[in-house]
Amino acid sequence: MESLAKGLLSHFMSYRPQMTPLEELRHSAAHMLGAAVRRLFPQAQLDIGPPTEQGFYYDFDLDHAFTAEDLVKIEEEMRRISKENQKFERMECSREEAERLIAETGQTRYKPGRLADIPAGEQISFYRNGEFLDLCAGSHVRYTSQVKAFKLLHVAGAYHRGDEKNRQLQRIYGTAYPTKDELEQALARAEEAKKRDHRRLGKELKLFHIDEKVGQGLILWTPNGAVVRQQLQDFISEHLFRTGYKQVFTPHIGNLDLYRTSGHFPYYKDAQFPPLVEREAMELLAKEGCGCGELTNRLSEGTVQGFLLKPMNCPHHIRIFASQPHSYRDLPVRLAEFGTVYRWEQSGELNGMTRVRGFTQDDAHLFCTEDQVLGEVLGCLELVKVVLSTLGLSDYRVRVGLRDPDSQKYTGAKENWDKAEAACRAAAATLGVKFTEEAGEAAFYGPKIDFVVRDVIGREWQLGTVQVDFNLPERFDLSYIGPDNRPHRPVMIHRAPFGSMERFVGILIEHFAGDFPTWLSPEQVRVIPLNDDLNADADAAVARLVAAGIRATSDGSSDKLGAKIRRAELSKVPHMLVLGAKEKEAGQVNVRSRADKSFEGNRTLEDFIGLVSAEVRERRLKAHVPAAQPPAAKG
RNA sequence: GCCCCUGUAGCUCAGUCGGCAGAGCGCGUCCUUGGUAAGGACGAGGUCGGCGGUUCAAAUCCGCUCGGGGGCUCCA
Repeated sequence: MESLAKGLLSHFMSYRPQMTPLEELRHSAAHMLGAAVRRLFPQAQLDIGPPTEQGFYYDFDLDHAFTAEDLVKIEEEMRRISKENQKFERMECSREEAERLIAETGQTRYKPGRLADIPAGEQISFYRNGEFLDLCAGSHVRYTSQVKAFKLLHVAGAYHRGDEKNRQLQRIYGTAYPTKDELEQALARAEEAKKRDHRRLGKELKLFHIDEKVGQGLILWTPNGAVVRQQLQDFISEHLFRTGYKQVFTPHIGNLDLYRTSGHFPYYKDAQFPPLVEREAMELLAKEGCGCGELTNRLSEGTVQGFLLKPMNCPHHIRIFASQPHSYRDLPVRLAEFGTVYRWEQSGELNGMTRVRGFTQDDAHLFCTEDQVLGEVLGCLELVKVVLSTLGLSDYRVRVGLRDPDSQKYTGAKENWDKAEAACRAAAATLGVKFTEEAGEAAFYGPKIDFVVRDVIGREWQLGTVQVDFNLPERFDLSYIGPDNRPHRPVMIHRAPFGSMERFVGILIEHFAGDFPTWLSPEQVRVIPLNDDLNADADAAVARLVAAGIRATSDGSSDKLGAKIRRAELSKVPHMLVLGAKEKEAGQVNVRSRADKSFEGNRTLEDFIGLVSAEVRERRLKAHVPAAQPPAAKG
């Protein structure tokens, strides 16, 4: 169903008749790419070549794998085509003529299918530039010479029609802009983006480590990164305490039956680490000579017992709720945990901290009455807002995921869904930010509200999420005693304002370019003695800072001041205190500050401690957080 | 999982035609004791991701495998 939607999307991308001027330019570049490849590799079978938000691509089927040198040659050929100043000409024709033209050009592997996508009655058209003829609804620029500022970027695999059951094609990506300047700026922006890649900064600033001996997609939080994470957790915990949450701890595994009840096993089997089978069962199976297939069957049937690394925290929290009877007077019950979960992500999907196999959700489950749903959802949204605004993540959109009216996949009564969707819609409306309602985006167990944050490089990430759930309370037969002295079914709300600590910190690293606000900085203050004679004084200053709860170190190396300053700058320490003979004499320190220039100058250590303590207490963002720069994709 | 690219010191990277393993940063020792982004000298540090093959000889060529990257697919 997903691929059907994507198929339709690509249909619109290639046949939508009216494009923006920038899209026209890029789409024309794609045709020139197709033409260049046909010149150099006449046997290439072409699929489609649409413009994208960042540039354009064209998909080719060819036995020879494109090399980096090929890309250079293809780009040269495109420049030649640009110089040839070919006219883009539109030709309209009947379906029969189209079939004939496709056969004539020899593009019989994919183009007939693309032709068949065009609904009966719709005008069929080709575009010609030079010798190159391509089935295409347009539109295009008038001459190839208008496409001057372009660059081919890389080649990647892509399944025909986005379906992994289909043949994999070679997709050549490129980008194009109206002017050379704009192209160069875009390429420079991409270079800048690389510099703030969290994988690179994570290494440079020693924030985290992924060790191949430990395993793919498993994050080792090194001391610096652990500080950032701990500060974020403390920040959330403060809010949870104030808003009536109770903290719980649960183990990393649970009985398979728990997940059979929840419906997650074996339904999501492929996305989980394999189960841990009980020793006796395993030995028995081995004695019987039972193969893997049979083991899998028995695990699914429930005739073999075992445990599962938890892929989510809900069942554990549910069992905590169910461990005691509840009166309606107790509700809502709000259980929170920084709960670590494990999911078997496909190896090709893993990426630094943003896509991993073990991660910690800042999770909570709220158990409430139907009447409390709106209020509780509002509370959750408020928390997400506080989180985003405290961290300066101001560029986000809100997506309300609703049922797909035509689908049968949803569980729960219609009245419940109506109520929950109304609650989500009403809650989102109070946010004061734009939100979109998207049918079919609901989870199978209930509607949800997602916060999609756009990072400094313009990519979108789903972070905070609030989900209303009727399904699990039903499956686990949860109840509370209502005022009528009869059992009632509670509603569950799942929410995670950060999403996961790993992904959130990864995105924060890029958002701040490693330049964390002081409250999150692994090291907040570096004391720099001017010479060895002052090392002891520097250590004494550090002791006073640490006693005041400030993360500080001193640099007692035998380098010159400039080198020490440079080292502190590169480590992105927000405040530096230079201690020389003059300062010692005056009983002061000289403040050099990346974080807050108003701190700079000579002041006593007490003054400075007061300033930094306030900065940290208020979780102030530094003044020079780089403003979000969405890519200049709009024409 | 699939396609393509890639793997040399803690980090960033050079290594030509197959012929003794290199640089900068970092680290250690010593000299230097200074005023806001790099003072100097010496030194330690390597199973060239792993396994196998071709060869008189492999970081270099081939196969397999593990990890990383760019995409596709996926993401309860």
